[in-house]
Amino acid sequence: MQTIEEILKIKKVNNTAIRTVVLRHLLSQEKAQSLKDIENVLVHTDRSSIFRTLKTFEKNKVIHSIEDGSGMLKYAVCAKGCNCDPKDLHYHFYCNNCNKTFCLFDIPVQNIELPDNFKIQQANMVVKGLCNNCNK
Amino acid sequence: MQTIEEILKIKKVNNTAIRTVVLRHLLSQEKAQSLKDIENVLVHTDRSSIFRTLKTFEKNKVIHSIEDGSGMLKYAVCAKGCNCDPKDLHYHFYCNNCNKTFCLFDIPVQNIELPDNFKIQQANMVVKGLCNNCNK
DNA sequence: CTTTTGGCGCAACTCGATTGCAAAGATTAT
DNA sequence: ATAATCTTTGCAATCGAGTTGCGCCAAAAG
Repeated sequence: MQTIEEILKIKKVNNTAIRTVVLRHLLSQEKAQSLKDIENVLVHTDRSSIFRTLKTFEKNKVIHSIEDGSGMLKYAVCAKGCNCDPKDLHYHFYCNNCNKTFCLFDIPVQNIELPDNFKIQQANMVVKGLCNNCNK
Repeated sequence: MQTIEEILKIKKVNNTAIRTVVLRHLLSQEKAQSLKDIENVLVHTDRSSIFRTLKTFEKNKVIHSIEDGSGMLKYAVCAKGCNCDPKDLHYHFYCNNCNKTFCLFDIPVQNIELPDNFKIQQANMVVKGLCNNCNK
């Protein structure tokens, strides 16, 4: 496991108090977090600061964002070695009941044969349903 | 090809002038339409009326909505026989250049093996890149 | 020490989505 | 045919996530 300092250094992001605590929080969660989720944890930190932190992280491939259909962007730490290329794709699972979003790293995404002359650059794959906790 | 009246009747949606023209527009487009797209065509119709029309259509499975990451929900007419179940899934393609969203009905979606006790209900699969028009 | 650069907090704003309410239209019961 | 009822529509207002401008502060560079 890399330390927070190492991750930021590798991804060329200056270390600050806010960045450390945001990244620590993201690493500690098994589910993708929204800006609001993070706000609720870092109550003394301004929303826009967290927002800009997330944008910086995303630009530098520290995290990736997920559109899960909840209306709020979610963020999750990139796996080690991830470059957010199509090859690094994974499914996301959104629970309709508890509204949490999981990264399904273990399920490979099929190779998609696009129509002629279409070119893939990224993808956003979200499966929705009930998570193991809510499917009872 | 079913007529607009037939579709609405089958899906148990009362026919009105607005509903007819909204559905006709959606059927005439090969790309999924946003609320704003439709507003721009039906300039004399109120936004909220179009909005409620779309919600009614969606509830009754006349259309389905797509989160393509553009920030605007897109809507497309369901294929004949579609019930918006997992088995009716298809990929969507969002063009990063011209911002249009296509339904890729012809590409089958693989069966996804979820972790134990996870249950799929719907999915939103969006591939992003360049469409055939923009990939030059 | 002074200048420059980057990060932060506050407040304001944008824009898509959504809702309350009353008027208009359509449908059903009397 | 008329009254009562339900549905649809138009207008205006609101909500909420995302985003930005600006001034302040602190760290780094000169």
